[in-house]
Amino acid sequence: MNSGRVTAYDVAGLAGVSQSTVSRVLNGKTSVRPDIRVRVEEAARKLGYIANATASNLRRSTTRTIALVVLYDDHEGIGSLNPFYTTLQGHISVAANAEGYAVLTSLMSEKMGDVGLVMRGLADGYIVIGSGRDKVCWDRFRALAEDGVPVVGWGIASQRLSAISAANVDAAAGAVEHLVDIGCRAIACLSPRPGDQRQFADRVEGYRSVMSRRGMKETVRYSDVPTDRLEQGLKLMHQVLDEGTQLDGIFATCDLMAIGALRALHERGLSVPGQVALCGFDGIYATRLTNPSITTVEQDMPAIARRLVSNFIGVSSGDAIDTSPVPGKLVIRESTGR
Amino acid sequence: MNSGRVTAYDVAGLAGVSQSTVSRVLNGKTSVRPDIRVRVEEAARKLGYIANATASNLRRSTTRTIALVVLYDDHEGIGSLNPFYTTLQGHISVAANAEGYAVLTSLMSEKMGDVGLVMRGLADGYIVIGSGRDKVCWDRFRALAEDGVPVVGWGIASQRLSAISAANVDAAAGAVEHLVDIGCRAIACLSPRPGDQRQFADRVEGYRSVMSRRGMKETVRYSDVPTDRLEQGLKLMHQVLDEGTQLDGIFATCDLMAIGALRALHERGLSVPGQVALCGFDGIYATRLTNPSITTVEQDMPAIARRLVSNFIGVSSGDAIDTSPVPGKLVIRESTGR
DNA sequence: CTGAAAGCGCTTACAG
DNA sequence: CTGAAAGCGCTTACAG
Repeated sequence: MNSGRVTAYDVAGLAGVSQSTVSRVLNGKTSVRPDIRVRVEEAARKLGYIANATASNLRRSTTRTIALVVLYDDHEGIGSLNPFYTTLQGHISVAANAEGYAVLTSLMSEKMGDVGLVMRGLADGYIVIGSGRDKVCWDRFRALAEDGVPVVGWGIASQRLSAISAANVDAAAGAVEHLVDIGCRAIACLSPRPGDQRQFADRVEGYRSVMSRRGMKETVRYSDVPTDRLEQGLKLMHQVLDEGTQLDGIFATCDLMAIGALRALHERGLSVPGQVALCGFDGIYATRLTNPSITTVEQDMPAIARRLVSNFIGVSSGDAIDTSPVPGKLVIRESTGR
Repeated sequence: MNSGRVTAYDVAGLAGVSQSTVSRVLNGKTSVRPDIRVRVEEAARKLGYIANATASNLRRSTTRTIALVVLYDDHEGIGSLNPFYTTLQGHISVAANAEGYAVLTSLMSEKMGDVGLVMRGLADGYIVIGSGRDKVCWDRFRALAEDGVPVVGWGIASQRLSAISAANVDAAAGAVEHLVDIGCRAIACLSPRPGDQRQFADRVEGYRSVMSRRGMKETVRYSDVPTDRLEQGLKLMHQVLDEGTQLDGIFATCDLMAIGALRALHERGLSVPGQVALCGFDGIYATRLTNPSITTVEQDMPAIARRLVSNFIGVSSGDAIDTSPVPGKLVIRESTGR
């Protein structure tokens, strides 16, 4: 493996220059005489030379790699990890590569996963996404951020941990307005208990703002069941129907809950959107697969990923970062098609 | 960043030994006098010393990191990447970490993504999963494997590229037997055109074996539409119904196609499982979310992930590897509940 | 069992 | 503009 490796010295030999010059040419740093530059580049090409990143990382004591941590809840398995995060993970990987960064991925729950990638010198810092229910993990990252480790998160900001989020209040209000527009007059809001997860509180607030502006009655129900979001939606919907509340519209603050609610509505023989219209939040792919397909606020994943990466780079280098909310887009589908 | 770093020299200083000894103790290599071992370990703990992996990687010219490449088809976006792969990716990450390996993840399609992680000295080799439609990418990895780079794949084996797969023929046969058991007498098989994707050919073969053993008529339909699997299933199902073929059971060789088929059946007003029973393959989470939930062959993702990782380690070190098929498990749900 | 030293493959002051 | 040299933080023969 190592025996066959071509190093900068080989290139230097072929080009008849010193190894330092090879390094300078290939990094395009200081000025190099044009003819020498050409000679070195040719030699490098001829030998198929690619600089060893481990060596240059060690020398520069930086890694140009991001440790991407996906938090998942022990209540869910990896299989039921919210697809919002798995998809976002893919986009982050692409966005980071586009900026010349490699991405080390690790899953982490309260019980599993270590946080040592940066301490071991394998990454420059962390991008953290995933379930915000996991207070223990978030606290660990907050502590790291206090210690000066670059940490950028999705969803939850705190003192030193800079995070971005969707324009939750406005987007939720837009979705609820849409329900009103298609004729809903008794709209309930289903949501996980916000707890540390700010986004849910904000989406509920968006719902409330519309209800109050329109003088309509608020019906907000939270789920505390320690299961995955889908089951939370299923159970919560049944509970609301059991209460005997009259309903013609549902706003779920997360798509998985909306999908769970849809199942419950079917189990009760209620037609969607005929008797009850339904709208979710996130824009996960599965909302297109259901029957009927579900209207939702689609988050702009590529934009979120790019922002996380550019903010990561900003935090690492002490530059300014942009923490403004990333706008989502209401996508109207069958579940509100009247 | 670097200024504050504690190195093996600091530990050596505190313990009153040489840096070599620190290295020996912390790697547990050769024998070290017990009292010295203790002194070093204490000093290391006191200073919070963690060895710099970049430096040791450089020295040992190995990285203990795996480049995990997820191939996706340009026809699909990242958002519609088969959840089978995103979930598998998570399990691989966990399995690799458990073996002391870090995982560099990158997405790759025909148009995007580079294959240079190993050449740049950042990883020891590749684990490749994802869409087998992408012949161009697979060929690149085959070429790398020929050159002696460790490459382990899911689904497609070839000369030097060792891959593992599910027990596709048997598992498919089991699923089709189940359809027969619940009373289906006119079962169609829907599948993506196998092409390079051996698994689909094998699953169709499993279907055929049951049909011939039972003396039942084969109805196999392939999709060539250049879209994601869901839409392939939707269109193919409509096409089969347009043909006027009498049906009371569907075996789809992939869950996403099954979900698409389910939509089509609903659009045609056919009840599932009442008039048509439906069974998929893969066991993606979404099969629990549909209405009705879908019977499927659930792949054992944690086992697959562990095998990919242990085979990767085997290939890297020249040890024997286990390429036997990984068994799946038929999970019976509402779509075949009669 | 332990230390001094070489070396992994780079980058980057420092002279010239 | 270019080269010789130091050094990033480790591992591992090599002596002792």
